[in-house]
Amino acid sequence: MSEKKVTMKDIADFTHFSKTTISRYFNRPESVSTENREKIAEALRVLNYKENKVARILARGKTEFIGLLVPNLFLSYYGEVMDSFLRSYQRYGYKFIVFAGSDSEETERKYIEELMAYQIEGLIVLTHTMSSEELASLPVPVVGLEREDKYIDSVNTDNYLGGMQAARHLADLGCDILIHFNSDARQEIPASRRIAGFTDYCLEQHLPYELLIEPYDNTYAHMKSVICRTANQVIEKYPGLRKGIFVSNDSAASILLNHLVSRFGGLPEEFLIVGFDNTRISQESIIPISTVGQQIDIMTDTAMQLLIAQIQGRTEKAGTAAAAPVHKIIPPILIPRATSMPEVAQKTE
Amino acid sequence: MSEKKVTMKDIADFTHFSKTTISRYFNRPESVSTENREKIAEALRVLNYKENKVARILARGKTEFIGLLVPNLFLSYYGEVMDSFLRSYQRYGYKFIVFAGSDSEETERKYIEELMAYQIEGLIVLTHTMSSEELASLPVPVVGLEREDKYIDSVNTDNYLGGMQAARHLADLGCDILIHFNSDARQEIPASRRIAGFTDYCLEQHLPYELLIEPYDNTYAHMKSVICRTANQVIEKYPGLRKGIFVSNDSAASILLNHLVSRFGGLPEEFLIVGFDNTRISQESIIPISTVGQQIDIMTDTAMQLLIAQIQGRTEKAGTAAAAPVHKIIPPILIPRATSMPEVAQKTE
DNA sequence: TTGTAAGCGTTATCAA
DNA sequence: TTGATAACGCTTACAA
Repeated sequence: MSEKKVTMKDIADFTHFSKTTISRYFNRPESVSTENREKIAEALRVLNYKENKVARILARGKTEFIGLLVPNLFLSYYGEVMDSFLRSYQRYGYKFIVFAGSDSEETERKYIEELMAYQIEGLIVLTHTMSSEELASLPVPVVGLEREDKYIDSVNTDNYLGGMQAARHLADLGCDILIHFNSDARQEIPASRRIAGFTDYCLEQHLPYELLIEPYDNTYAHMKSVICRTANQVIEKYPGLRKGIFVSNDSAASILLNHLVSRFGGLPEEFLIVGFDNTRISQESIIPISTVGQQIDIMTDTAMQLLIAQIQGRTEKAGTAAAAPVHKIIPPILIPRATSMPEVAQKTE
Repeated sequence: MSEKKVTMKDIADFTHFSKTTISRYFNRPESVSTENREKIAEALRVLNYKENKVARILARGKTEFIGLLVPNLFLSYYGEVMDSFLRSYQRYGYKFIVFAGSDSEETERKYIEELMAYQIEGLIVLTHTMSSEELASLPVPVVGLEREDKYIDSVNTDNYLGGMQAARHLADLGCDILIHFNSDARQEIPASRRIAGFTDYCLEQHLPYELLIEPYDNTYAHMKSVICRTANQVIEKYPGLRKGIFVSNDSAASILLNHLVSRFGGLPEEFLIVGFDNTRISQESIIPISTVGQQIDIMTDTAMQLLIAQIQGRTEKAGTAAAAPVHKIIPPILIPRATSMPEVAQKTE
C-alpha cells in the first residue's frame, strides 16, 4: 500500500524495453508490435502501474484543467450550472478546479493566480467581481456566463427575449396591468436586459405596465422584506385589477408567491406570477411557479465549445490580433405552470 | 500575450544567478542576501515571471490537490457542503478537483483513476456508489461524509441524536402521536440512525409513535406522490389527534408542508412538522420549517482536518498497520421554526 | 550565501 | 518497430 510508485522506468526495466517504447504503448499503440504490446500489458498488470499525469503535463504542456469561478454554491442556479459543467467531463475530458465566493477583487485575483500556476488551459467565470477587461488580459482563454462580457467570449440567456416572453404570456392571459419586480438595472449585467424586453413588449403592445426596481442584497431575509413591502404596495395600488407580475428570478418569485398565499390563503385569481431561471425552487414551491427557463445544459455546453475553440485557436495562430469577442445567446423557454394558469392551480403538477 | 513562458532559468540568466538561487528566493528567502533578493524581485517584475506549480509538484511530490466526489449539485444540501469545502481553501490551501454524479461504480472508478493520475493527496467522498472497503484500499487518504464508512475515516452528523431531538421536541409540544416519514432504513447509511433515535426516544418515554418507511427514488415527482399518499393516510388514521411528524429531510418536509397547506388552506394546528438538514428550503418554504440542522461548516472543517492528519501521518510513519478508522460525530442543532410553533406561524420570521 | 548537478516521470526528436 | 537522449520547470543534496 505504501510501496514506491511504479513508473514507466520500472516497466521498461521489467520488460527490457526502453521508456520510450512504454510511452509509445500508451500514446501510439499501433507503433508497437502486437507481441510486445502484450508483454507490456502484462508488466503493467503485474507491477500495477498507474500513470502520472503531472509528469505528462510537464512534458506536453497540456493539463486538461479548466478553472471555474463561481459566486457560491448555495444558490441553486449556480449549483445547477456547476453540476452541468462537471458532467461535461464525460464529453470533453476537461477536469475542473473550482473556486467559490470571492468577496473581493483581491481574493479573486489570488484564485486566478493559483489557477494559472496550475497551468489551466481555460477559465470559466460566473462571478461578477472582476471586469471583463481585466479578464481578457489574462494569458488563457476565458468565457463568461451570465456576467458582464464586453471584452470576453460569453454565453448568455437571451434575457431580452425572456422579458418579452414573460410579458407576452401575462398579456395573453388577459392581465390588466403588467408589473416587473427587479433589484438591479445596471446595464452591464446581462440579466438587466430582462427589464428592457419586458418594457419594450409593453410599449409595443400599448399595455399598461410598471417597473418596480428595488435593490436588495443577497440575504434571504432582506430579499423577503423588500419583496413583501413591494407586493403590499401593488396590492393597494391596483385593487380589482388582474395583475401579471414578472419577477426577476425564481427565488424572488417564490417569496412573492408565499407572501400572497399566506396573506390570502391561496393565490388569488387576480394575481399571475412568472419567475425566471427554472431553478428547482420554481417547481417545488407551494404552487408550481411559471418561469422563463434558462437552458442550462445548452449554455454550459456552448461555453465549453467556445472555450475549446479558443484553446485550439491559440495554439494554431498564436499572433492573431485579438478577434472581437464572441457572444452566444441562448433562447430561454417559457414554462407555464400553475401561477399563471389559475384554473389548474389546485391540481398537483 | 502569447510570448514564451518565463521560467526560473530566464530569471537566472537575467540576474546572472543560478536557478538554485532563484528557487531559494521563493522557498527560503532568508537564505538569499537582502541585496540579491531585490535584484531577483526586480527581474521577476521586469520579465513578468509566473510560477509553474506543475513542475514544482513533479519535483516535490506534493500537489495540494484534493479530489471531491459528490452525487450532484442540484440538491441544495450538496451545494452547501461543496460551498463550505471550497471555502476551506482560505484556511488550508488545498485546491479541489470535483467530480459530480457517478451513476455507476464503473464511472466512479474512472473518476478516481483520473484523480489518482493527477496525484491528489486525499479524497473526500459524499457519493454512495462505492463501498468503503474499496475506498479504503486506495493509496490515498480518504474521508467520507454522511455515507457508509465502515473502513474509512468519516464525519457524520449525530443522526441518532438528531432523531431523538426531533422526537423530544414534538413530544414537548404535546403531540398525541409521533410519526416519522423516511424512505430508506438501510443500516449502513448514517441517516438511517435518525429512525433509531426517533424510535428509541418514543420507546423510552412510552410515547405512541409510527414509522412510515416508504421508498422513493430521487426525482421530485416521485417523492411528491409518495409523500402525499402517505400524508393522506395519516390524516385519515389520526383524526383529531395532535400529530408530530418528523420527516427525514427538508425537501420531503417541504413537500408534506405544501400538501397540507394546499389541502387545508394553511397548516392546521394539529400538525407539527420537523425536517432535517437545515438546508435553504427549510427557511424559504411557505411556512418556515422546524428542522434538525446539520452543522455543515463544522463537518467540512472536521473532514479537512481528518484528511490532513492522514496526509501528514502517511509521510511520517509509512508502514504502520492501518489504524482503526476514525469516525467523527457532529451534533446537530434543532432549529424550531413556525411548523412546530403554530402560535407564531403567521408572523414572518 | 551561492552554485553544480541530479532527479521528479513523462514526451519528443532523431537515429538506427 | 525500437532506443538514446534531451527536454519540460522546478527542487534538493552536496559542494564550494
